[in-house]
Amino acid sequence: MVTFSDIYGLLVDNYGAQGWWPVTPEGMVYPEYSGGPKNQKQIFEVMFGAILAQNTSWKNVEKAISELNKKTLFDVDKILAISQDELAQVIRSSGYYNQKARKLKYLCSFLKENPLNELNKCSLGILKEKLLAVSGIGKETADSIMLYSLGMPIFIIDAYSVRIFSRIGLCSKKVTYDGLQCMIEQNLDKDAQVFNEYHALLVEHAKRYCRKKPECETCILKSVCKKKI
DNA sequence: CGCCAGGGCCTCA
DNA sequence: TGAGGCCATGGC
Repeated sequence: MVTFSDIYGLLVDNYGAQGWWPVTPEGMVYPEYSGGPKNQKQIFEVMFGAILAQNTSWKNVEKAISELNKKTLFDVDKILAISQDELAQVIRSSGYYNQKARKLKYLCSFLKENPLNELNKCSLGILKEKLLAVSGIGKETADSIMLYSLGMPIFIIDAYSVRIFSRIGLCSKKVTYDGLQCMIEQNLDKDAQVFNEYHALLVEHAKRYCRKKPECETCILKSVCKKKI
């Protein structure tokens, strides 16, 4: 039976290192981000990106990040100072802009009360609890922030991971978020760098082959996948 | 034209 | 706890 570790190896062999979190050109930029964000602005950029990316194509998110960058809005106080309607227009291209403007403000209120140096002292469990208490941050966004912004070893589940692993036969397509996350974390070393790459590779694989209508004929995982069309 | 994209909240059983 | 509606742009 193929394992989560086997799949990781196959994805790396075929796609190579992804070096996430990807960021817009003005953002100062991959490969500057390789190994994670280095300064406070980059950390906020990844956090804001996690919210802007909710159920939205990355292309649309890039434009919104670019606009935020032009207005030097990767700054907690500036986000709190700007009006919600004005912020919504800045991030318009990312879709759901009214909701997301509100969410960014909630996040920044949280960051105001819980500065980065405090968050970094928290245990994984406590930090996740704190993030989930913020309106607009659900399980995936919380995990994205923890892994890609704060470098903590947590495996992000998303629609792609469920789609890919259930098709392969490693889980049910009705698996819960916590269920799949637990299963994967028990079968891999708790290594933030591996979790970082793995999630990015799953996204790449979902875009190239394992789309809603999959390209099974030429898929690189065809030999280990249960679903064969 | 319809479908989809790196979700989450709210409501109602 | 889970299913369904809602939010919205831009690419294909």
